[in-house]
Amino acid sequence: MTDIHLDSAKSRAADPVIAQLEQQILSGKLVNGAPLPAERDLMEDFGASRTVIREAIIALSNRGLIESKPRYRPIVRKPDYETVLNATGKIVQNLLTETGDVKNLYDSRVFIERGLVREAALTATKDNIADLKAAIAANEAAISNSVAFYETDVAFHGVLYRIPNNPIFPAIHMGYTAWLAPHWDKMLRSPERNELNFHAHEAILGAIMERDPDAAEAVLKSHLDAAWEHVRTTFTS
Amino acid sequence: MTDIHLDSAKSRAADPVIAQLEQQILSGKLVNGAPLPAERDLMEDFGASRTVIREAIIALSNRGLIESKPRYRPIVRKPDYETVLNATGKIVQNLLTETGDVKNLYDSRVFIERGLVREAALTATKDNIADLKAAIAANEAAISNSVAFYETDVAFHGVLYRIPNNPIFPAIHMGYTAWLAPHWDKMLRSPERNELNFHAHEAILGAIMERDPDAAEAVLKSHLDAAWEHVRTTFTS
DNA sequence: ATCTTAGTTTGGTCCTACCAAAAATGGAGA
DNA sequence: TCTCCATTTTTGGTAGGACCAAACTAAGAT
Repeated sequence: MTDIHLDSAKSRAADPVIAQLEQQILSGKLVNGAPLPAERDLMEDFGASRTVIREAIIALSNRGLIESKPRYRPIVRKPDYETVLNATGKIVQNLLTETGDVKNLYDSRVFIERGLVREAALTATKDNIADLKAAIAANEAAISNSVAFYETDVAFHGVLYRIPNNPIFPAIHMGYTAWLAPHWDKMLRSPERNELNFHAHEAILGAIMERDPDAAEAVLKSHLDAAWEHVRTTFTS
Repeated sequence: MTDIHLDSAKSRAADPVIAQLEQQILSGKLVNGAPLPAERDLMEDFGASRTVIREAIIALSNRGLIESKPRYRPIVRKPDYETVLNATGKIVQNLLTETGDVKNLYDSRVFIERGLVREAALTATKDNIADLKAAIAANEAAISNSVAFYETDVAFHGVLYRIPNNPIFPAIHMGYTAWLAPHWDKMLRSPERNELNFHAHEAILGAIMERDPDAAEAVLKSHLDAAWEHVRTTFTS
């Protein structure tokens, strides 16, 4: 539904062009990574003016199907989850104007990760556990360096998103990281806080290893709630 | 990160225009719902050619900040979650070319809803329960009409997404509905299946009312797994 | 084979022009 | 005074041409 209304939408010369290019990209007729044909060639192919071709390229570019750097030949991109996230990013940013919106986004993250740690507690493999341990070790090693710690912190949570073996989740994680980061980096960091988070991660892993989803969820939740509280007080003070 | 590279991206006349219009929309200087100034006025305001103005409008339109129907004046849209979902829709569609992708998306839906029913079992209010009951009643009333039942089915799950009181979730629900629908409507429907689903919904509600998150999750999961299995067999047969 | 350089392609931007549909206008009729 | 219809004006959509500077190519020099 929605958008395939042929009724009200009479014309728009660029639409057929967009559709066909889109199809050619997805079908592989336009090879991924290869440059798009020159605009002047496309206008001959489609029998359209350069204006129209150009409009189509812009649209496809905004959808992530074409990567167009300023003065270079546009490059065909068969989209993956990351591409989509990237293209979606600018759109989502517009939503995060009020702190309420950021809170909603953060809450959804907490919701997701609660599910993730439950899942982890139930199904984590030896490899998953090993990954988590490695990530936590990296946490510990970076406690004294807040910038580095942030990286390892993100990485730890990233491991959680990879456990379900569904590429959508890592993409979501990238989204959260990128979208929340701007509202995050005002947060005060300190070795003390880093150590706190490190221990929280340890506790989460512990619950996962004991195959206790309720405990894992509880620890994760209090961990993330504390983080938010920290940010919130930073905002309002 | 990503995209604010001032390094490689030399110029692009439309970018400042996009940025300023974006800011004016978000700040409310350009009133939500009001028509955008005429292109010829904008080119005077920004001292840019119509080409550039037009490019900016297209870009903003693709981002959902402007709603431009074919021959009408573009309308300013201060984006809400729904707008974002709409704008994201076309992008996401490109990912769902293979059934594996659809499966991934569906799995993520199951993941989310498992969390939702747990949440419901723990925190659902009287009103939530009432909404669920009403939705289920609508299910029952529509059992004989598969088209109508589908609507009420979606509506039932929609109630779950509203329980956390976070506008992001209903938006996600809309996304799932819209994105999965095309791959869904090939599914065979029948009053028998409708009745099955109706009973599953009843069971979910039952578990929620008994405040038993594990049971609620289990019932929900088997409900959705069965639905997928049904679709899958339809595909491969 | 590598570097330099002259020539060609190509995207970015501006401009002019025209059309058809929308919106604004204004007047006729109730 | 209000409604409705016809006319004018505005406005978005598309076409085509022109020019520039940067990117690309190919030929020639080292």
